[in-house]
Amino acid sequence: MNVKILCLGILSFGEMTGYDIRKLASEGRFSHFCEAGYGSIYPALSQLTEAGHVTFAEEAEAGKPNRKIYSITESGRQALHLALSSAPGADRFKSEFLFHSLFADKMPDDYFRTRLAAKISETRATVERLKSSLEKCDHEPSGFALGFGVAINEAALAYLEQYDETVIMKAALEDSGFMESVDE
Amino acid sequence: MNVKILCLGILSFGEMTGYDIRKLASEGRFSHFCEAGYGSIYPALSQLTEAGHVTFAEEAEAGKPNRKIYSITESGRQALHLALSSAPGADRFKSEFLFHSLFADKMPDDYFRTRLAAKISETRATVERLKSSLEKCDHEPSGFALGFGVAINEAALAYLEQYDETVIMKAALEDSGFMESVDE
DNA sequence: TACGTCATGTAAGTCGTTACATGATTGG
DNA sequence: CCAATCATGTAACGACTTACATGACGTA
Repeated sequence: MNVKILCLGILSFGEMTGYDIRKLASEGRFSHFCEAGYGSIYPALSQLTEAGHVTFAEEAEAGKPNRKIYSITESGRQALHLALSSAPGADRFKSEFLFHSLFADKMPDDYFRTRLAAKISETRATVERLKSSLEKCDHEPSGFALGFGVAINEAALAYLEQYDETVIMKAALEDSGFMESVDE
Repeated sequence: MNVKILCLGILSFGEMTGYDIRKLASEGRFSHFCEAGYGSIYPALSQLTEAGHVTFAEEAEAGKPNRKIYSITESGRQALHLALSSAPGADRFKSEFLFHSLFADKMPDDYFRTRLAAKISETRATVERLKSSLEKCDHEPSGFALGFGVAINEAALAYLEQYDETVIMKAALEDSGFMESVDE
């Protein structure tokens, strides 16, 4: 799933600008399973235009760069279809957080607790975002994808929260141990 | 988390060959949150050697390429520590499957059902693999990371299976509708 | 005999990220 | 007035993938 196919896929839902595509892909309702920045979207759009898979209508506005509203062409739809007809590659999850967590025992005490707290609030925010997208969504397949995101992020959140409690308990036990010996 | 830091991290658990690192990173107990192939590991190891972050002991064996057993140096540990001391970047999930699922309604009927079935058995296998790794694991932080993997993959599996049932029901209803009109 | 595992590496190419460049408008 | 949003794009760089090259040993 390279950026070109991603653009084609997004444009198959309606015409829009490169700016809009990036928004959908990295903040919007597709952002939980893909990622693309300006630096890859704009060149992709140029190439797709050259190949005849998309066209654009230019809207000139004073002072601003010309707004280009892209739409997918028939040949673009065919290219998308072709890409969709071969089996999807494997899902990939990359987590620096989990990598860092591997060394929790070699880092200062509060290190992991801080990271964990951050990850929990981050995940909570993601769940909220996905749920509200899901509520607004009336397109069934998008709903399926959003539901998937909600399911795994809720599971992640539950796991992290449960772990957090055990960490807090351990810390409390240690603290009370210290208290007894340090308390004057 | 580039490949160099990944290598450093893995080597901090014990000395091993580039071949072993790749196994851990793309099939073993780290593979659910990172990924690295030979083509990135071997060059990374050379660079780390140049930088003095790792050393290797060479074992010559007739006919085979020399086996190089890498170990992390003190400077390597420092580099790892440094990398770990800044906040981890955001987790990233990339799913071609979810992207494809977006167009389920525009593809042939059995298309999505086939993909879904494949994804279910794939996820089931992942859950099994992670669980068995978890059982064998006696290193707490690794256990935490594995547990995370189990949690999200189990959630994904449950979601997919539940969805699968509704799809099957729909198909059955449609089939029986067809049956009545087609049955001679 | 053919495949899988062990084992290392390179070279070319693709792909994407980051930083830069520009600039108006709107809301706090 | 400052930050964010809208809006487009390029250039350099870095990172990773894919394919290639080599070869022994064990096992089905």
